[in-house]
Amino acid sequence: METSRPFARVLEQLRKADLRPTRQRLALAKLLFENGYRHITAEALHEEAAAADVRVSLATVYNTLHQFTEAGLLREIVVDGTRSYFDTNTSDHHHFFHEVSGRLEDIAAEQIVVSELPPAPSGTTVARVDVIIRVTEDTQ
Amino acid sequence: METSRPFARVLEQLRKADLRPTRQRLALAKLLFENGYRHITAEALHEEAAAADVRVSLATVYNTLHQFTEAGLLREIVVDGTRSYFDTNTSDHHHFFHEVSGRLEDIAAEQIVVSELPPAPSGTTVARVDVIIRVTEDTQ
DNA sequence: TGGGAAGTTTAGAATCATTATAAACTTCTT
DNA sequence: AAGAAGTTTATAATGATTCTAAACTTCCCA
Repeated sequence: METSRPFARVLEQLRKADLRPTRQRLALAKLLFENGYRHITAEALHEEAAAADVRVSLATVYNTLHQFTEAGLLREIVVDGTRSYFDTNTSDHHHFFHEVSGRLEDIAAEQIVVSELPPAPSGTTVARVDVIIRVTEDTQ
Repeated sequence: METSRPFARVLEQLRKADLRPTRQRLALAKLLFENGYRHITAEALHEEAAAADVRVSLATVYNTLHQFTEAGLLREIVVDGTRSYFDTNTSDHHHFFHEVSGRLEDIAAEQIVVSELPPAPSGTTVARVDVIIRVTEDTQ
């Protein structure tokens, strides 16, 4: 686990990405990376910030989530037309998506074997392979 | 190919789903199913209808796409936060998603082998497994 | 060390896909 | 042929996200 000094990593990544370590970015990074992996929406992070007395506008939350995604600190997941999720786990892995609750759950890369991928269409390069297992809560 | 009489199927499915075969539904079905598989957005289908002199409101296009999806005539694909695609190919298969152009391309089920799926979280049932290979156009 | 350039944040407006509303219209059944 | 049920539609509403432009910070170097 390299979570021991979460900020060292964040600071370094911000530097790499030419993003100034502002109060807002650092506070959001703290919320995002301090406690294990999570899947969070912009709105939810904004509320969490408010609850933690961090004053940040929703626009900044959106900007920051996108900048962190570009910098490789987050991964954006689209499974549901109504909102985007941001995953703090950027390593290779997949997801269960609970269609009723809207919850996402990680699946470690080793738990799914995708073999025999077809070649990428000519003139293109594979950016990512997403496997989403959509599950529904059993009625009973 | 069972495309020889596309309407027999549509009519039957509409009947099964308790949907009246209205002028609008039939016209949209014709546009959707008459020429091989396609991936289309509501907006695009609405424009196509207009171009074909079929008068349908956008609200009806949305309603119809959702009803057809429930009836199993279409499959909804979410790969991009900004719009939903509807796929006229409802058989088991996967997709390439061209991130730049927003285009979707089918991958036959046999071309990808997903083995060793983890068990669905308890209390849930797998509704579908989506594999999306995101590709980017090579710059060059 | 101070001042300006560059980068950042923000409130609020704008956008855009989608959904809701409720009145007018069709279709079905008898 | 008539009423009930189902549909369509224009229009308004919603909600997530992005834009704008002004105020604010941070950085840099003379």
